[in-house]
Amino acid sequence: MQKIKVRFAPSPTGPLHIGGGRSALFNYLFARHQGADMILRIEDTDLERSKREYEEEIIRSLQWLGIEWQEGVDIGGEQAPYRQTERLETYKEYAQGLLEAGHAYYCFCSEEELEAERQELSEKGQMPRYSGKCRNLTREQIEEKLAMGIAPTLRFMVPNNQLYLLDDLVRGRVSFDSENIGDFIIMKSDGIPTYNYAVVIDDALMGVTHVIRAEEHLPNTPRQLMLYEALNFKRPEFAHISLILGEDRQKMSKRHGATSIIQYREMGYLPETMFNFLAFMGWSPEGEEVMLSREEIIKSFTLERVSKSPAVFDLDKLNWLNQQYIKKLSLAELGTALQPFIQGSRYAGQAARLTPEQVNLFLAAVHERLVCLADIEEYLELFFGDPQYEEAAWPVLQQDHVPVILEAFLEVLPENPEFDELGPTLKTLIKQHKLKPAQVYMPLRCALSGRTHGVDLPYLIAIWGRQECKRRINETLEQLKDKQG
RNA sequence: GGCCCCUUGGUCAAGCGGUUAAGACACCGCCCUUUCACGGCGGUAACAGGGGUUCGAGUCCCCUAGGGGUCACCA
Repeated sequence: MQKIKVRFAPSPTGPLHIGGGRSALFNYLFARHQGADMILRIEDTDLERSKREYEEEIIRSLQWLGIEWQEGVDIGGEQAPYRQTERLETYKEYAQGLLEAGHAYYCFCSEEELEAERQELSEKGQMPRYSGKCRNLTREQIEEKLAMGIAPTLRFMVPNNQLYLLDDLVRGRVSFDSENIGDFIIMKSDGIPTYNYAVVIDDALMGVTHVIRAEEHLPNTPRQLMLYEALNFKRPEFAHISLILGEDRQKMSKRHGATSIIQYREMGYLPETMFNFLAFMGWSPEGEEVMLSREEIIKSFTLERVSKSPAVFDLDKLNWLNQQYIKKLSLAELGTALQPFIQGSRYAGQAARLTPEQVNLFLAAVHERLVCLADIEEYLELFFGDPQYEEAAWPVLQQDHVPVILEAFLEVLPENPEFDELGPTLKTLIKQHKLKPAQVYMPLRCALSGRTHGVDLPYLIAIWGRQECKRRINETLEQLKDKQG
């Protein structure tokens, strides 16, 4: 029995997208569940668009998600190299074999010719499909064109009238008729292999047993099946997972806003959140749990439970999940996770001056309120920025009892108030003045922060201390005077 | 347009011939409460349509409709 092996093979033409991340994740989950290996291969045969920096960014994204592999570009392995542009000799070799065996032929058609041909066909309402014009060139004709310096492409000779059956692990039986497929290029005129050809060579040589990839590749599969057959390679199992759609039910793309894994990292979604969220797009475990740890997901992941229908990316749900994961963090962990966000803030300096106790108060104040880590900015502003007065704050402040209560508050407030004592202090104040809680808390909140909502008051007061509270109240009083005068 | 795939609430989804058709997000209401958030309780809401097969169909088959993917010297 051959050892099970999967791979994730991105093209470094951009950052890792949500969809790519999910494909990588499913491969990883499948492999880990089976105790199998995974390969990370880079398909950089699009010389124009491929960039090394994207490759690096993709790797960082995968690592951030917590996906690991046993062979790949960055770590090598038995079948190295794992970057397709470094495997050109191999593709050439097998292409030569295909040529000699009569499975492939030289094509000298120019791009312009092909374009015109496609144009013509589509105008006639037919589907664009290569005519096979160069199929039967004689040896002399070929020699002649070659001598003229025309760089040929190599086309695969698609068998006539063949039915290709695929027993897809998630879709079930799918069939394709070769009549609908034109001879396709396997080697471009610059000697670079095309995707359909290179994947087959690599997957076969690298011992990939299960190809788990997005459904958009399904129409490519018959071509690859033909190649496996012609090359005499054992074909792997295929599992085509459904697409992730934007809210408009179209394939996710840039215009759907944040679509790369990196962007979600930058917005402050936790890797655990993304791992959990992505795993649950198109897959579900047997129980009713919606929050599972990495290990739990690995343990229950099977292709049988992968859904056939596409899933719409639901930001609300992602947000909810992230908030849940943030709540599960300890204060110390939250502090660590928040570090880069705080450091990048304009209030970084002020945050750095907090005592350890104040830091803990700050973290406790925001812990259950953060949806993503980047939200910390608004709380930094609340604590360290100048008061931002909301319109709704004025009616609250203009109540008759407000000046009295503000003064009374400052009177009972010690120089360095203890967080634990602030609750009782405020309660006493309420009692002494025979007011309702809201009659004290709200004006206080508005006078101190200018806002009608925010974190619990004791956190603000404890971190600010009496001096700052006094300063803020005075400023508010000032503004109030201006407003009335 | 050809080929291929998909179709349970607004969204993710459980269900694999017999269920009062789960659960989660969102939404609404109530409770907790100094605001907001958190939390608790409850509620609205779905088998695309039509034919079969079957004692019985969300579950199996066919058709229709709708949605999506793909048709490059991109992957």
